[in-house]
Amino acid sequence: MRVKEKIKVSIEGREFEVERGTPLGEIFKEAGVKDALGGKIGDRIIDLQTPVMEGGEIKPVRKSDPESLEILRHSLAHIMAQALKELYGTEKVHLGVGPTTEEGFYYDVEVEGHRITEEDLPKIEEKMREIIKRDYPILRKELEREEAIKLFEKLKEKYKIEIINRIPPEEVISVYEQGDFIDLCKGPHLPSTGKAGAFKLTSISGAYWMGRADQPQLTRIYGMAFWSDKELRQRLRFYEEAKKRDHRKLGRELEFFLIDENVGAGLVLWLPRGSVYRRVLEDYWKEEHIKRGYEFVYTPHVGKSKLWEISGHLECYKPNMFPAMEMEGEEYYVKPMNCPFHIAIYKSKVRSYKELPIKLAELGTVYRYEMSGVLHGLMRVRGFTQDDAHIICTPEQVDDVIRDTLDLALSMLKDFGFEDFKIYISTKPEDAIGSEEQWEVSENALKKAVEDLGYTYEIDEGGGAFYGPKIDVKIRDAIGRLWQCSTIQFDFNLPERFDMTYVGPDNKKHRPYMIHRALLGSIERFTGILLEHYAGLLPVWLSPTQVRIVPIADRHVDYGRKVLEVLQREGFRADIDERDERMNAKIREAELMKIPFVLVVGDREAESGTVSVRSKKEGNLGSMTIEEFVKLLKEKIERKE
RNA sequence: GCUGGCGUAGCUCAGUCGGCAGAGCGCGGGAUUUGUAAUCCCGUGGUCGCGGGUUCAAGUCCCGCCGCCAGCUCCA
Repeated sequence: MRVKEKIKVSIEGREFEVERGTPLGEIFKEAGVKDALGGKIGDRIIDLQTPVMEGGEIKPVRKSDPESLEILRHSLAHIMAQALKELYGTEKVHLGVGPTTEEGFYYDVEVEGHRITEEDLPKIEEKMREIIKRDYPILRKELEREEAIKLFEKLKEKYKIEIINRIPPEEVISVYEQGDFIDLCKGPHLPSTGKAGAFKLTSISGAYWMGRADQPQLTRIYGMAFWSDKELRQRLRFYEEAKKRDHRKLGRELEFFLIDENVGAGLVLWLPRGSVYRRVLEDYWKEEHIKRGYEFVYTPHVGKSKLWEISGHLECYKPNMFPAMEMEGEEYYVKPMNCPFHIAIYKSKVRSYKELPIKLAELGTVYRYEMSGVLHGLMRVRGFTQDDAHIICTPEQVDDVIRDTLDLALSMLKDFGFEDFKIYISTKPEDAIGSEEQWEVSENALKKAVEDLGYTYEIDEGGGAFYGPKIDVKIRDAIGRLWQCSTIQFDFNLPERFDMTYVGPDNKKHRPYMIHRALLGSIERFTGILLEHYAGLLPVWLSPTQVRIVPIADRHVDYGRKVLEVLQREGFRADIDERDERMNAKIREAELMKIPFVLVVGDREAESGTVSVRSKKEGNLGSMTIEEFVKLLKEKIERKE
């Protein structure tokens, strides 16, 4: 079968000529590479049994390389599948897919006649350990398509057959066998089950077959896996720690917000302390937008059905909208987006090319009926405020507008202390509207803007909306999940639907470009991420209470009030704790509320006109004059520390 | 919406086999006047998420709904 063709491979700087199709393990043996579990060719990791079909660089993957975890986790997924089959019967367990994740693996399975719950996990783990102890060799085999289908039909693996039917004809079909368990798999795998490392089955959930809601739902069993127990325990501890910085917990503790069951799921009540922070955030946002030539507008929360008909929302977005309200024979909808209102403002008069770009901005509160299962604290809610704006410009202005918008987005994110974000550009999907030219101009503007500003991006090919391409900026939460914040989207649809025009130098009507953008995303989600990012200890400029004054005894209250007066005159958000409590208790409370500065005042301070400064971040800073403290605080706020 | 889990005081949680609803914090009152993360005493607090069922008896068992949590799908 094999053609005796020679290929050249290079391993750790040395060149070898081998027969095409030689298993990697044999190549390594010849090259004297020891301890490798597999190799990396380009982006693909293969194991020792996999034949090498093409020449080029092969990087050995050893236990010490992070890539080796991929091999470990793949094999553990198989070991788990084998354990399930042994526990619940080979023909009762139907396997879906079992890939690796960032820190482990999962397998989607269907078990006939048994509902797997978390209580089953220890039992499954135990069986897995048994299989590991048996140390089965893991053998790779390549099968003809017909053979493979026959095999998996015999095994009653209906999902595997579906997968085989989707494998392109030119690709080889491989299976891996360990003991009496055999599974369709590309690999890579360990040489034997005994080589597996530390693992723990962590959770269970439902997952649609093929990721499609119209397909059956399988049970997804998640596992975490590392080579050593130590790493595994570290990772588990990280999650314990992360729980403490969950914004839902912090939001309650710091009295930022509340979601009340009787108000409704996904509807946020902002408490006084959270509202102070929010006002600071919004003021900052407005300042930054004024600097960049935005004009602010206010628009209503409901609009007539006619508006949503023209915009197309009733056609495409209705399942996500709160249902209609009827008044005097007219239907109204609560707005899921601000665009139609901003467009109505644009259209209120004839626009000349001389006034473009027009940038209409609004902290616009919208309502979307999100499915109940997706709601998540402030991150995913049903009523939220977008830091929205629509930019209407000429084709010639597109490049500048996009660069300026992205620059504003990233400079704001930096002011909030975010450095670790990912930028995605989504391009034209299959069923897109708009001309080739529009798509080209827009996609180029997006890419150019990112490049000009010196960032890298990932392309989500075909991931754009049908009405235009976009840039998304995503930020991580406490446990590493990415959330979309900034979004800059072209829209070729609404200008057509609303017949938006401007008069050009040729005195003719032209169709403008419209860009829809939200830079923080929504105030709610942004706040959630911010709280997690800082574990609740917000930078001083955003902190609801910046300074708390703690008089040691009643007789120090007067002096404390004098200090308070100075601070408030300087524009700081300060208060004084006059309760009949011990100083220690007051300090503790201030610490728990994560107030950045506590000023302790007693006899010594009152006499010398000083304050004793305690910083949440740096501890006791000792005494200084009030003026010195004012200066210190002003600097911190100025630098947005 | 789907799969699995959970819902007891404002918060964190205990409540055994179906047999009188508990603790700490908080909150109210009093004492105390304190030097960098909890002073002491007394008091207050409940439609056990909501509705139905089984039972002599339900926080506990069963069913439906609501909400929350982890994912899936979707998304700012």
